[in-house]
Amino acid sequence: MLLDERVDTAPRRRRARGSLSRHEILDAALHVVETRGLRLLSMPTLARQLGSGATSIYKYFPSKEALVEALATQVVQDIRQRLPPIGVRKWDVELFGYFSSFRELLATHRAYLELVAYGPAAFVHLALTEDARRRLDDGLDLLATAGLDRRAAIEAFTACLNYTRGFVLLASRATVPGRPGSAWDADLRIIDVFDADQFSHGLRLLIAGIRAEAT
Amino acid sequence: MLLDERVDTAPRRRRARGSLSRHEILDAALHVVETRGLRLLSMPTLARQLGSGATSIYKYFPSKEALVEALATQVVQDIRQRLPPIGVRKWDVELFGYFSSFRELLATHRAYLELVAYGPAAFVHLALTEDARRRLDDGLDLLATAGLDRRAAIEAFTACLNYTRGFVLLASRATVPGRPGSAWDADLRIIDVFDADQFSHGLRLLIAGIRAEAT
DNA sequence: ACCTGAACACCGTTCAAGT
DNA sequence: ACCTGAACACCGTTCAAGT
Repeated sequence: MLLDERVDTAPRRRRARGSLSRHEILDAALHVVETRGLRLLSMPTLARQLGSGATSIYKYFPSKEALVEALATQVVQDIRQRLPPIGVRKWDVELFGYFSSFRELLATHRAYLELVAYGPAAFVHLALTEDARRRLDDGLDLLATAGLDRRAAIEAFTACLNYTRGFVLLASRATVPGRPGSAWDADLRIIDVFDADQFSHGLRLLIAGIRAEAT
Repeated sequence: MLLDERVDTAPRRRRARGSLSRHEILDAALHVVETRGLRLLSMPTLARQLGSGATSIYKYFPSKEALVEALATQVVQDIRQRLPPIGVRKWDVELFGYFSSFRELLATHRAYLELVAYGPAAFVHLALTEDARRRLDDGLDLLATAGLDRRAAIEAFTACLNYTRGFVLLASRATVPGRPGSAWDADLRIIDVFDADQFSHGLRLLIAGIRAEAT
């Protein structure tokens, strides 16, 4: 569906009248974000990808900001569909597995990282769909089996969610490959590492805290 | 020290030869970021603030990116100096107070929020100074009084730090005033609110988890 | 109706020229 | 030595003109 960017000097052909669409534009934008990053997504870049004029995009999106927000919404929905459902094991095992999967999914999805780190301010709120609501209800049911009342369950689930999303966001802002390491001792440098182990330690503490609160 | 932005149409006077400095440029940049936001900080804007030509800034900073990174470093150091030291109360009380103060300091410091949300990728790593190291040592000593060994203390302190910085970062990306509220029930909407209470719940769970691990 | 290039007001940055 | 405007290659967006 995606056209390669044109490198030849011949003038491109005019696109047929009904050939452009919101879907194709979002597809091309996603491709640019995944391969080059959000900061290299410009209307001219995107137009070259589409083989169209940059101004044609404005028939489908009122502004670049609106386009990026539509893209972000799509990416968030796509990620939620890939998230495995909560299973039937003991609540603490399921909770740990659920948020570990969530973190890994986010951390390996370049478009998500680009959009959450540099994208629209509203990004954090995009999750508020009915599908997200269903996932939340599943999480609350799970925490009910741990003995938490509704209010405590909401607070606990929110804490895990905030920890996970915040961790991924921090990590995405911390990935600077060419950076010299700090001068700290080897065992202290861990404080600035954002790998899966580091994430797991914190998540385990949260779950231990929930367990303590439940009993 | 800061000049008001000029609004008159008369051509501004040429600045005297030694009158510009890194310090004055950073001061003016901080003022723009605090009052207008990082995205409205441009070289022309900054130059108007300084009453200089935009190109003069390049004698002191090789690029806008370098300027913003220098500003970010300064802001992080300033925040750390305002952070109250860890006291002598019981470890869980001190830990809660320390990270609550930290969160509030970050959340009320507009320049920090702008820079962490939209600033240089390296921002998260800027904290790695000797002063930060001293604060970390204090935290590890505190957790030692809870009965944690060195490794567990590092993991626990890191978890609290990541939770706090991640929460503030998420919150700063979620502040969209003109946004219509979600259609969810009122008691579920809490999951998308990033206030001090929400933060405290998670921090309390983390600390309860540390307590459970220590015994 | 949809697609288009020219044009506008910006931006970061370079550079030769002022003082 | 330091400060400067002109100039360059970009960007988002508007709009009148093509097809």
